[in-house]
Amino acid sequence: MKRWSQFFIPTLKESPSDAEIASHKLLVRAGLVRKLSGGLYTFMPLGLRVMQKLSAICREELERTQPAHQRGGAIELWMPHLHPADLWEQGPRWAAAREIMFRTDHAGAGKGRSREPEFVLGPTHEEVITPLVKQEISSYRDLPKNFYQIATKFRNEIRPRYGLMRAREFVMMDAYSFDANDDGAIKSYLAMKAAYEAFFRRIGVQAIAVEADTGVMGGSFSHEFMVPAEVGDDDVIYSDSGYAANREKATSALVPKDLADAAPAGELEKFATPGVVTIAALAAAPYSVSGDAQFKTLVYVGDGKPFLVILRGNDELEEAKLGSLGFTLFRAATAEEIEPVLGAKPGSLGAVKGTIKNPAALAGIFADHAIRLVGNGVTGANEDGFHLRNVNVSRDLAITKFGDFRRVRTGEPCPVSGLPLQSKRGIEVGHIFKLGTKYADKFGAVYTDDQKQNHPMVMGCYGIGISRTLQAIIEQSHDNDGIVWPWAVAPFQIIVTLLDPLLPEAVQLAEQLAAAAEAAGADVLIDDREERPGIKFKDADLIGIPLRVTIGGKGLKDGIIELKARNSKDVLKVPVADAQAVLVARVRENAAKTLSAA
RNA sequence: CGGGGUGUAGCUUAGCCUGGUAGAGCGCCUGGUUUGGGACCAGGAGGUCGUAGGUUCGAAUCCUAUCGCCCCGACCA
Repeated sequence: MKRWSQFFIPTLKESPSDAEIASHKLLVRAGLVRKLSGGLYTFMPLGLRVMQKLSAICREELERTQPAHQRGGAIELWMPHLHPADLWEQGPRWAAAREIMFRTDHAGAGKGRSREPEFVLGPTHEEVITPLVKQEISSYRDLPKNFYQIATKFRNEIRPRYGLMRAREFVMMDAYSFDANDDGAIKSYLAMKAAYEAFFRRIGVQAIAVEADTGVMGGSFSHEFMVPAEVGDDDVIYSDSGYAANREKATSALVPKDLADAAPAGELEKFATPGVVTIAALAAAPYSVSGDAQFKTLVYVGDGKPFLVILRGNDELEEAKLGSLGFTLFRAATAEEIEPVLGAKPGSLGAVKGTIKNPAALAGIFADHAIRLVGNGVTGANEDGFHLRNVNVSRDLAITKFGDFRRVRTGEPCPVSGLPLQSKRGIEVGHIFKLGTKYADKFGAVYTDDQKQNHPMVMGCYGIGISRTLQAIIEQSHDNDGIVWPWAVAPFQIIVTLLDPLLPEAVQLAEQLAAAAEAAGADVLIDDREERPGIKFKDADLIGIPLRVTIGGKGLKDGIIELKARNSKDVLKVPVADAQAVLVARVRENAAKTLSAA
C-alpha cells in the first residue's frame, strides 16, 4: 500500500513538446519516465512498477513447463552487459553488428594498460551464452536447455524515436535454447512461441505472431510478435485466412505454380531510347512499354562482389529478401561501380546474355519469380540510350537462381488461401528465431551423443522488448483522459481517492478497504493529498488505475462510497457496510479474469 | 549521413520578420476565500534567452560556427 503524498508520481497537465505520439506523451505526463537524453530514459517509481509486473509475468510464463512441446521451463541467469570486443570479432556477425554497438575506449585504464581488452556494450548475448554453454555442457544428457535473462540492452540506434519505442538503452528479455538436433530445436521454438502467446494474453495485449525475416541474426525461420498500431515501424501483411507476415518476409501467390515458361515472341531487337533511364519513361509515349512488360535490373554489392537482381518493371525490390542469398553484407552498388561491369549507366541496364561487359565480375544474377509473368519483355541493352525488345526469360537471360525478391502489394492473393492480402502497421514487441548451428559452429559448442559422436548444438534465440511492450500497451490502451492499464500490469490495481483526507472516519475507512483489497491480491494506492477533488480524479484517470474507490465526506453522510472502473463510465454506489465485500469480490473477479487468460 | 524544424523560468510558450528595460499561463512559496471532475483573489521567488564568436552605441532578435532535441528518409538483431 502506498500513499500518494509519500510516494512520487509527478504528473503533468501539458504534454512535453518533444513527444509526438499518444503513448509517448502519456508516458511522460503520467510520471512513468523522464528523459535524460535522446533514447535514454529514467524509469520513475510508477514506471518501474509496471516494468516489474511485466518482468514477473514474463518470468512465470517462461519458466512454466510446456508438456505439449516436451519442454521444461526456461532457466534464468544474468550475463555481463560489457562484452570483450574480441568475442564479437570471433562471432559470425561482427561485420554486420558492429555499427550498432557502443564501444568503450580505455578511459580510466591508465598508462601502461593499453593492452586492456576493448569492450562493447551488449546489444544481445549470443556471443556470451554460446561460449558459456560450450564450456559447461558437453553431453546429450544435459540437453535441451533454455537460458534467459531480463536485462538492459544497448544499441546505438541511428535514430531513437518515440520515447521507449526505439531507445538506445532498453530492457529486454532474451532467451537462448540449445538442443541436440533440429527436431528438438523446433520443440523449443514452439514451446517459446506458446510461452510468448500466454505472456501477451496475460498482460492484456493483443499481439499477433507473424512470419518474419531473420535479418542479421541469421537462422532458418522466425516469428515476430506485433502489436497492431498506426505508429508501428513495421508493415504486417495478412489475409483473412490467418496468414500474417512482416512485409519484409511476405509472399503472395501472384505467380501460379503451374505457369508455363513463355515461348520466345521473336528475335532480339535493339532500339534507341535516348535519354530514357526510368521504367516510367519507357512506359510513356512514344515507347509505351508498360511496366509489366519490362525487366528491371538492379545492381548490388555482396561481400565486395557485384550481383544483379532482375524484377518486373513495376515491382519493387524488398531488400531484406536479399538476405536469403547468403551474403554477410550487401548494399546497392554505386553508378561508378556499375559501369565497368555492365558497360552502361543505371537506366540502360539489362541481363541479356552477351551484353554484359564483364560477366566474370558478377557474383550471380538473381531473378524474381514474377519476371516469368513478363515472359517476353524489354530491358536495357547495357549501352547508354538503347534497350532490347523480345527478351525471353528462358532464352535470353543468364539467370543463376530464381527467388522471391519483390515486395508484395495488398490485393495480391494470399500464398496460403488465395484471399486478398491486406496490410496494417505494427509495433514489434517480441521476436523468436530458430538459429540452427550458426553460433554453435563458430564457437565450437558441441556435445557428445550416446554413440560417442560429436555434434553442434542447435540453437534458438528469443527476445521480448519489455520496455517497448510497456509503451505498446499504452499505445493500445488509452483514451483522452489518460492511460487505461490492463489489470495485470497496472502499477496499482486500485486507487482509493480520499476526497477529505482530514476526516478521520474517511481515512479509517480508506485504510480498512485498502488493507482488505491488498489481502485479496491487489496493489493499492491511497490518494491522500490535500488537493481538490478535480485534481485527484484527473490524476487517477491519467495514470490509468483500473479500479477507483472514492471516499468523501458527502458520500459518507449518505452511508455510501463509490466504485468506478477506469474503462467504464458507470459509477457504482455501495453502502459502507457492504463496501469491503464488494471491493474484495471485484478484486477476485479481475484477478481471475487475468489468470484465466494465461 | 541527407532533408526539414526547433532551442526563451521546473513545464507549455509569446516576443525574433522590422535590434532599444524579457512577458504570459501552469507549477512552486506565503496569506485568504473555496472544496465531488485540473478553483479564485492578493503577494512572492525563479531567466548568463543552448553555447561560442561576429556586426552594432546597443543583440533573445541580424550574421557565422557549434551543440542538443524533434520529425521525415536512409538504417534497424
